[in-house]
Amino acid sequence: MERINSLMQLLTYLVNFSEAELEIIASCFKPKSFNRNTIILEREEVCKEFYFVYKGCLRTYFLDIEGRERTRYIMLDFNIGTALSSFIYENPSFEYLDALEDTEVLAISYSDFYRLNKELPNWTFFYQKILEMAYSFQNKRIEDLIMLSAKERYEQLIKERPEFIKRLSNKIISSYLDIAQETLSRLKSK
Amino acid sequence: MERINSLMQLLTYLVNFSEAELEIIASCFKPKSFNRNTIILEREEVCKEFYFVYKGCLRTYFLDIEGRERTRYIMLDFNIGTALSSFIYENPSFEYLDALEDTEVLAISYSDFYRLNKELPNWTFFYQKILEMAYSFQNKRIEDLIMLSAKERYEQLIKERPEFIKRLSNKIISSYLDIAQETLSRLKSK
DNA sequence: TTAATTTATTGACCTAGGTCAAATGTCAGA
DNA sequence: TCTGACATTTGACCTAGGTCAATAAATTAA
Repeated sequence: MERINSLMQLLTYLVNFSEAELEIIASCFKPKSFNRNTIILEREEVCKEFYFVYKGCLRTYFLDIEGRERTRYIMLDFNIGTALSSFIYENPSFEYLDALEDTEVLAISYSDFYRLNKELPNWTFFYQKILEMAYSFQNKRIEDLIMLSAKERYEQLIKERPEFIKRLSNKIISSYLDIAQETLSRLKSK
Repeated sequence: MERINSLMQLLTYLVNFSEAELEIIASCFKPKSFNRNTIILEREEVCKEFYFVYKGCLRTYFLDIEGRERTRYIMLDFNIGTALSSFIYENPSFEYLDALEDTEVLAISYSDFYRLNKELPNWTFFYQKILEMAYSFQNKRIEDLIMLSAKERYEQLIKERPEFIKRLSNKIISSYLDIAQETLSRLKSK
């Protein structure tokens, strides 16, 4: 109950849903739990769920040609998301989705998500907001990669996402910032 | 007339609009022309239009701290787009929009665009597609920046966008690929 | 056509940050 | 509590690609 209320709060923050709409939406989300270090979506699998993270941490990442992890997106508590590229197009996923901590979520299936998209105009506007935010996020990411040094990216993260630094390992942080782990370690010691 | 037909063709390719809907949409798009090397949107201006490029080339770019141009997105003929971040949120734009060639477009205003978004469900789905494509594009961009060398990015562009290489100057291509102009010149001569 | 401006090429040099390897620290499971 | 698997730190070294500068070539304007 607690979980679903948090989600409803997030939803109404984004779109002005009616009570009736919220009820329909709530009925689509199912609680799930994942243990720390569990892979939720493998490469080449099609991503069939969209998540509200109530507690814990989900993250998407892909592997480069040498097999190193490259973190794309991190969802801490009260965030929503999924392996979006795969989810949108029902494509085999290039990226993995995993739980970095013991994590409790609410999940909506692809079919429910797109049924709501057709039947519930406000859900369509909700999805529109999600996409707009996802786009802006990627846009910012590109600007940072292109314009900031490793050190500047790290310092920006400290300012803008101090909770990431606290909760995540160097390994994850460095792969998120596109810095070698050794370089991050050196940056921290200065 | 030719122009509007091309646009209608593109629209129906993306969403199954009815004749009546297409008529409403068509009435929102106004023809415009830009001379080569004209800035259409300055930094800090709010982007108030969305474009269908019928002929020519539009491009968005921003300036890094040293004042060098960094090209974000290039629209050749029969493409659609705008300075999306600013357009979406009505924010002062971080990026410029300019015409790299003499360019003919059809433009829809922000107010018409969002009126259609409210009144015409199929337009909402069209906008959804746009956002999904924009997201995927950025996603791919990030993967390329992170995983490919300068040479590999250039070779990929030759394969996937040979028309870019033909029509655009080294200066534009290099800023699009995030490579120094000198480096691109060296890559080409090998 | 010519001058002026912009763009492209080439060489010499430099550096941020990557790579490799060894030592040390940390923590989950038995 | 111990052990094996990871994570982190540190040093030594390397390199892709950037920077700076000087021509050369191509466009543009007049």
